[in-house]
Amino acid sequence: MDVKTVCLGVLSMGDATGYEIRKQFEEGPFQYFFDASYGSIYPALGRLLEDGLVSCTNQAQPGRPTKKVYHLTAAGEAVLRAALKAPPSEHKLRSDFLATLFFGNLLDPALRAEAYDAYCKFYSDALKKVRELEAEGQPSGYRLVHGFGLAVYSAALDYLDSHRAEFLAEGADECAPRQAIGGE
Amino acid sequence: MDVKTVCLGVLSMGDATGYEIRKQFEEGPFQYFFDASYGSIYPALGRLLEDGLVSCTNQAQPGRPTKKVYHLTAAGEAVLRAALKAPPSEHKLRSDFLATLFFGNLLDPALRAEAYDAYCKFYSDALKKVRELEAEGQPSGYRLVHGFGLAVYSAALDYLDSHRAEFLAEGADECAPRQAIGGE
DNA sequence: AGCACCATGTAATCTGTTACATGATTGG
DNA sequence: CCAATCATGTAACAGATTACATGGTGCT
Repeated sequence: MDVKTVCLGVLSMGDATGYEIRKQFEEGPFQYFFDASYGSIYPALGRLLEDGLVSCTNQAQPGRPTKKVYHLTAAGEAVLRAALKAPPSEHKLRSDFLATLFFGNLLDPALRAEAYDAYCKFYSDALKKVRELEAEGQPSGYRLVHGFGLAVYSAALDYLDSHRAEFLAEGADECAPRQAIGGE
Repeated sequence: MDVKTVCLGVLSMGDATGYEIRKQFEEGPFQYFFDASYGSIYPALGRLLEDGLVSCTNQAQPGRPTKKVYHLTAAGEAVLRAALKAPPSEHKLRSDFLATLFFGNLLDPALRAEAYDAYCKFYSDALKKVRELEAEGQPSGYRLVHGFGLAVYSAALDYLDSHRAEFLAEGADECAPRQAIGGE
């Protein structure tokens, strides 16, 4: 699902500016499963406007740059609903934390502990941000994703908390003896 | 962490061909946190070879294309260890499943159920693949990531199993009344 | 003073995917 | 006989990030 479609999705929950959409990706419920920077949000909104899928109202503010508040049109809503009908398939996690820990035996214990604690902190920060979200009164999908996120992040943090000592106990290794990976 | 670095990582566990590296990303323990296609693996290996971080042995096979078995050099191991020292920071999930479910109220119940079940299947397939992996006797990082994956996937699946009825109970909504998102 | 926040946008760049190109072997 | 697996590689393309460009307000 590309940035354009997700922007339509955000706008289906209410009017917003590019800046506010970005905040949804950072702090709102989208932080679980999506991210995009201004460099892709603004061009996406421009394109959606061209295609008539959103409309735009300039809202002047004293002493601040003029806001461009975007609004989902009927055509935009139709396109969003159509996009949602496609059977979802992508689900990709890419984590430097896990990669680093995976090769943790190549790291000396101090750095290994640092990486471990950074990962724990990542999850506890994420949990905190997510707990600040209010799901009550939101649509069923919001509540589902919110609860799901809480469950998954909690499980992750629990696992990390309870395996810290075990993981950090060993000293630094050399690489494995170089034998073929494929061949059993 | 880019493809080149992760390839070095794979090779730190044993010699491998490009094809075998890809299999590690698909079925091996890397499936948790990394993926890359041939289109990026082969050029990465070429580049690593140029830079002297890996060496390569051609292994002829009767009736099959000649294998290129790559091997981590001392220089490559040094580069890998150095890369691992950088404090990890990236951790990104991008999921069409969660996005689709998030906007589930815009979908009619049949399609919503379909998307839900597809996501459950995704996790149960992932769990199955992961259970086939043998972590015993592997380095501590491998065991950690393996256990972590099992814990997280199980938690995800449990949550989905226990919230199915609740999520699917409601009919299809219209979009929310379009009020500003940012403004309280 | 200086930093964080509000607010928009563009251009250069990077990184990676998909599709293409090729072709033998093995198992159902 | 057909599909999957083994095996390598390139070129066109897509998608997104980073850095740049600009500038006022409000807090410490």
